[in-house]
Amino acid sequence: MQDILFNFISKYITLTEDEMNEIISFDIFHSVKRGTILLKEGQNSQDEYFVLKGCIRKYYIIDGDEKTTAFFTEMEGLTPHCAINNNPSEYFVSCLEDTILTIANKDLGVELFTKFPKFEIMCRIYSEELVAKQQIDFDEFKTSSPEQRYLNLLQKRPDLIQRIPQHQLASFLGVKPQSLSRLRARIVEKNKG
Amino acid sequence: MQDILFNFISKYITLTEDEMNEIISFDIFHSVKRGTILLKEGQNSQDEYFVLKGCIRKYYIIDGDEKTTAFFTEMEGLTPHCAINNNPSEYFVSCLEDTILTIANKDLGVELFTKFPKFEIMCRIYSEELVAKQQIDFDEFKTSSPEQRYLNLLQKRPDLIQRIPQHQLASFLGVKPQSLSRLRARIVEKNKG
DNA sequence: TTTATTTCTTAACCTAAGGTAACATATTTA
DNA sequence: TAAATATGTTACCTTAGGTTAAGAAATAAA
Repeated sequence: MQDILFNFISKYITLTEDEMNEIISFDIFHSVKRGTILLKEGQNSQDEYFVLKGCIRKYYIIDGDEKTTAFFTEMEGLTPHCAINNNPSEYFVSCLEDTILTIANKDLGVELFTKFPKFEIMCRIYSEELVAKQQIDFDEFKTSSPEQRYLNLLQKRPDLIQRIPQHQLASFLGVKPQSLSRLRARIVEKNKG
Repeated sequence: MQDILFNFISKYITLTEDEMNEIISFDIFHSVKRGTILLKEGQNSQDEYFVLKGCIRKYYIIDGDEKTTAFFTEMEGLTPHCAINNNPSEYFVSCLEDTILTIANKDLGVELFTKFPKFEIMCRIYSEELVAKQQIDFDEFKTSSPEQRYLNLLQKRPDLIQRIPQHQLASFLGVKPQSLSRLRARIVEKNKG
């Protein structure tokens, strides 16, 4: 399982055997049951998550109902906003599936960056890539209709459509569950005619 | 004008007089006329922009018309996706106003990171902040209606509504120019009644 | 298994955004 | 200045998402 993490890291930097062992010794690997809430609204956690297997979701509770805005699956990381700016979290994070992930906090980060400066380089490059990727995702969202967004997701992340409940997918796509249902029916209808 | 940059940098790291002078010597400061196109679709530029004064915008041309998805004003930076992944750019970047900005490419970045390792730290922290901020922005967009988005922008960035043409604001808010016009009229009507 | 609970779909009605077009202003530019 | 272009508003009609509510299907719990 740790291999997944090291395989990911190897895309950015090269680690020695010793360095890998040191990382393993930090006890950052966790196995979490489906439904577990990792972060609650109002909490002030310093934890960052990196998913090795499974899926976690980020959601808000607005006027009493859940608005899911993001999913993080294999090889995707989430650094909650509250861990950056030290304010209480505005959202929840929970496990959609039984999930294996790493949980690291800022202290550990500082320790790693001091001990292994190349970690600093990796995190900079990864973050820069992420900034650019997120901007593209946001642009795509802005410039397309809900139906296009759904079709786009079907192309790029067919797995998400399989593994995620429709009503959570709906708010992820920026519509109500009923609209997603209708929109899907419309697409089927088009493909028939 | 360079003070604006150094003031920004000082939020992350402390520079000596010598280091500042070295940075100035790199000739990264540019004054650009309104309307200038910095990056075109299909181009494969390595340049990154950081706005000191003025405003640049990012836009796509889809089915013949412009879709503006982002603006960058004072103290905001744009690293085009193409500079990260080395593919041709999918979008344009142009100056909305006469603008003063820094233009740096990857080679310069590598040189800076080697010479001043603390630059690496600054860029990592800044990128991580940006990732978190962008996610919040995207979440807000997903969970609100066009009208709410407009009112939200009016609160958080009233300057943008003043300095940016309506039809560009419209696509930034994810609607057509006519819809923004109508939506604004609706708000005025509500405040009257 | 039976009962709850959650999830998904469908339908009717309402509201707001998209599409097209006309018109009114600005703002360029010749 | 006059002509051309770009920008903003309004109106009409169409399309699609929001709302409410009912019911079906799947899942979890008793």
